[in-house]
Amino acid sequence: MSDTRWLSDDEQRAWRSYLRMQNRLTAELNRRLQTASGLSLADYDVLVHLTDAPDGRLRPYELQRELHWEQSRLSHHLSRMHKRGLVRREECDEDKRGAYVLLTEAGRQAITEAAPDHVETVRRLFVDALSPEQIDALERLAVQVLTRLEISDG
Amino acid sequence: MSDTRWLSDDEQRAWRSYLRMQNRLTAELNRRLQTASGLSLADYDVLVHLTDAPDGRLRPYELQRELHWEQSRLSHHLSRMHKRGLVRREECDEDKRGAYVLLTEAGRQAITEAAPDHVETVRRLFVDALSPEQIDALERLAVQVLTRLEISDG
DNA sequence: CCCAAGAAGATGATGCGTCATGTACTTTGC
DNA sequence: GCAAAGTACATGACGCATCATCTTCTTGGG
Repeated sequence: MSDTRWLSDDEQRAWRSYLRMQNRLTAELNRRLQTASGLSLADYDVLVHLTDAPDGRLRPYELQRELHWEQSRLSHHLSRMHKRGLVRREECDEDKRGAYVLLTEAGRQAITEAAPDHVETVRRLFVDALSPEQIDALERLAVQVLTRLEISDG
Repeated sequence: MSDTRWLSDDEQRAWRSYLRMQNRLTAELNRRLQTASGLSLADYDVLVHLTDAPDGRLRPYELQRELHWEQSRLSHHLSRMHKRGLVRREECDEDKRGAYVLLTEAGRQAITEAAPDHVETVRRLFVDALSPEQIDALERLAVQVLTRLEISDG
């Protein structure tokens, strides 16, 4: 297997810069969100999706598909959020195996208070560092890679 | 605080696509590297840096600065890699507090065997999905964001 | 109908990352 | 040359992510 197509210098630099940005940015967003609101990025995502849900409630499997999380990750995470009083569960009459997840008042309040600061941080650290053309380019780039990913594993 | 500068549609789409790409790509790379070689991305990074080191050995604090990891993460990770026989430690005569980390033969073999497949995967899933211009654009974009990050917290 | 296949969700074990803190050694300022 | 401050590294606790597995219920083919 010595016919490996190694990365060129440019490719390697870009790839490493990307990885470094990704790590630093995620860590920083998480850190700030955590200290400002006590929420993790994962909590935030769950709460956003619940807020956006038509009836304010979702089946776990719907949440799972929207978040693209593993089923067991979601299940564990919902348990922890439940313990912290951010979400609650309701029985599902249509399917006795299933359940509904909904926001508690505390959950709604947490996301409402956290959102402005978080968006502001995303803006300051990321969006404002880039030109509109770069934003566009990034969107295209991400979609291209996502397409690759979806082709390569179904 | 109702003067939040929310994200425009374009910005939001780009940001979400980026997040989604980031998550899916990292997960996929990790999964493939893990099943192919038993190494995690973190293991891989440590091994690469040790391989590249002039004397084949590094002080943990050097490794830490190169990887941009938290000190305690590195310490824990090296312990685990030590248990698995991938690295070993040596005393540091110049500074009795410190130590050296070096590759074991198993560690060198692991990275040697894992690298071609991993690079090939990065290429197939990421680099080959993009044009050279996009690679360039990504590099610039990442550096800009990194600059922001470094300004905003030292 | 019934039973086999499959979907919804929970759970326990394990490795990982962070935070707070501890220990040992080195450097610095007087 | 010595005390105080700082540096190198380790450790325990805790929340998070994944894997394998389990239970409960639904569904679809005979």
